[in-house]
Amino acid sequence: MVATLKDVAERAGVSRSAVSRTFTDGASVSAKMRSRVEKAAAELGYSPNVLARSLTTRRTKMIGLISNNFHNPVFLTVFDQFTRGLQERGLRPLLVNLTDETDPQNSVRMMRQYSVDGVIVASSTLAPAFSEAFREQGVPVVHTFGQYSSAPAVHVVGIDNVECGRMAARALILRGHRCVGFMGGPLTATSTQDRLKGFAEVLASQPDITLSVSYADAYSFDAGRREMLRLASHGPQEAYFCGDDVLSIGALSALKDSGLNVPQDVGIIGLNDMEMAGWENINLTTIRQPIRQIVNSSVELIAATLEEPDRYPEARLFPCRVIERGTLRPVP
Amino acid sequence: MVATLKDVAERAGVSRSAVSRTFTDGASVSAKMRSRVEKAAAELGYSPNVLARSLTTRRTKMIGLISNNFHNPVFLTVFDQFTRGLQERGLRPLLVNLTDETDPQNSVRMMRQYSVDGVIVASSTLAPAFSEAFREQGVPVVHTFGQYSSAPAVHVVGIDNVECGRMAARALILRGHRCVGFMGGPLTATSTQDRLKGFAEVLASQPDITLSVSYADAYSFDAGRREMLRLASHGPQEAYFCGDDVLSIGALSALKDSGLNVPQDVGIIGLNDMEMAGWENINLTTIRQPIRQIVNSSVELIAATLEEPDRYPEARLFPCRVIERGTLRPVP
DNA sequence: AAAACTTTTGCAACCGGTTGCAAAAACATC
DNA sequence: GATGTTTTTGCAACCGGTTGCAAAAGTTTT
Repeated sequence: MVATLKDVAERAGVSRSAVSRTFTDGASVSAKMRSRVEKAAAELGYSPNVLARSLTTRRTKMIGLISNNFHNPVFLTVFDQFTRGLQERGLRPLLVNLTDETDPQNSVRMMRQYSVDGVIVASSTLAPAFSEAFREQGVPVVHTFGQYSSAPAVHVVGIDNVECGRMAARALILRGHRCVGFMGGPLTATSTQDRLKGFAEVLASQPDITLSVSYADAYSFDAGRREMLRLASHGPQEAYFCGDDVLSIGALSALKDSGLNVPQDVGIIGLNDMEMAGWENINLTTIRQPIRQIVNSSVELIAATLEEPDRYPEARLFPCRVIERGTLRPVP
Repeated sequence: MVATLKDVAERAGVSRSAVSRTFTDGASVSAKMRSRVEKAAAELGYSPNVLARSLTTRRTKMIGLISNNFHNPVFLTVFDQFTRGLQERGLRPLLVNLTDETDPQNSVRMMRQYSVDGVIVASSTLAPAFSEAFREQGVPVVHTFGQYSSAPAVHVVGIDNVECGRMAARALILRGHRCVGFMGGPLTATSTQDRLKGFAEVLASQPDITLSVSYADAYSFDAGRREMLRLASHGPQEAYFCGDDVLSIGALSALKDSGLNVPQDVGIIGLNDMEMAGWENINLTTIRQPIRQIVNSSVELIAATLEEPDRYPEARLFPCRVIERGTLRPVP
């Protein structure tokens, strides 16, 4: 069927090793030999079987790309950037959708069965234990958008969600809001926990400010809308820090339908600065998370970890900043 | 390092074949043997190496998932659905981002190097020749969202874009519009070509209707906005059929900024019915493409084609329908 | 032209599995 | 208990590659 090493060797009248060597860079082959083999290979349309090769080299050049965020549009950018970054380095992403799966051990087993060289866990909601399970089994892993801890057991690349919470709080205080709300994503998401932590921390230092906290049950437009409809009907706060942009956009829709004006009656600040946040008809004030940089850095880090598997775990945090648009009143 | 067949065999005191057989379903092993082997395997945490196995079975259970649409939010749903559907069948998607690559031969070679069992090309813009290149090399292929032809050389699953064009034309005629426009995606996209074809065909039968045609240079918000700003400044038509929902949303933003009211001054009909189209603050009238059904059907088809590689090529087309919302005036 | 040194090549074993075949074991029949 | 039949097991070859090692070929030195 498809040409193998042996076929090429026979056609070129040389040993199999010779053929193997011409397709292995850094191997010693004379110019004469190389051209003979290349000719035969071209005639047969041969190209080496990466998987067979991996058996001895122990390198498949496949990277598990594991995520449970298949509903948030920012993740399309994330996948785009990941696939391109990996491809540029000759690595191939084996995509794993974790939506229905929670036991890390199943994923670990799966990844080992396919002998991936490493794994990228791209999720802002999974607990650190998930990515640690890979490391424990000796699989190089980078947790992108993972929870920062001062003593990370695995590489983490992302943002300091606690600091983002503080940043949001300061933005609201600066605008003179006194009754503020936090509308998070699902309570179990590590990102939501951390953002609330920083948010509450800063507000606690301002005794005259009241904070109300609630959670949408998903990082989705509908969940955000639903939750904000509920809040609006009970008399909303002056301004909300929403778990992310998608929630914020849902909240905006709810406010509009509740007859409330943004930012006059209620202010909203999101997080991510997804493409859509900048669309003129949305115009969301938000905290920008530098997605491209985070993803590129993750790719670099996993690539470096493949070279040096015992590399000491590190956390790479990227600064975020408030993008002023139309959903928060101006600083007085 | 990680346990192999041999380790298990030694520990259980049996032959390697015996171990192999207990992990191959349909193979003959006595109950006694099976439990001995399973015990040893459990103790060592063994699970078979799929890639090594594939060398003899010639099945990797990997499917190339090839796309160049990493900017259109509908494709996140598409990837979600594909990964889940494939995983349910024990197949693993190897993701390929074609954004920077146009030569099919490179992709074909890559997919062969990784011995994927089959390939799904998920793109509404690539020409049929692209997916045909796989078939020519004996790689089972399904082109999802591909161009329908009456004599398909490869499996195609999607919609009849020409018919969608007709449907859009009828919707505009029904509402009494006489000056209509087509604002397509990039001219090279097969979907845009076909949609225009059907649209123009129906309008041609109505001599009193004038049609103007233009193209955005990408299927993106910005491109749609830019193109519609241009059109609006020249005096727009009464209603536009836009290449897809993202373009439509860009167009809506442009119209708003141009001081034109939708649907009174200008009507818009999109295509896809992406989640966002239904958001209350967008409320786009559009033609719904049944994404889930298309994707699920594609997964079934590729799975069936793995069983029967020479399966006769078929086209599976799913009907679309107009979803009435707020961007087209009501039928009089 | 012989000796010493390099580079290139092929042999054979190996990576982690599967599988056809024949021998061994288990079971049935008489 | 001998015989025939079926099931289970292990041997050995194979899947498509890589690689350490030693022999062969090519260069340089004297």
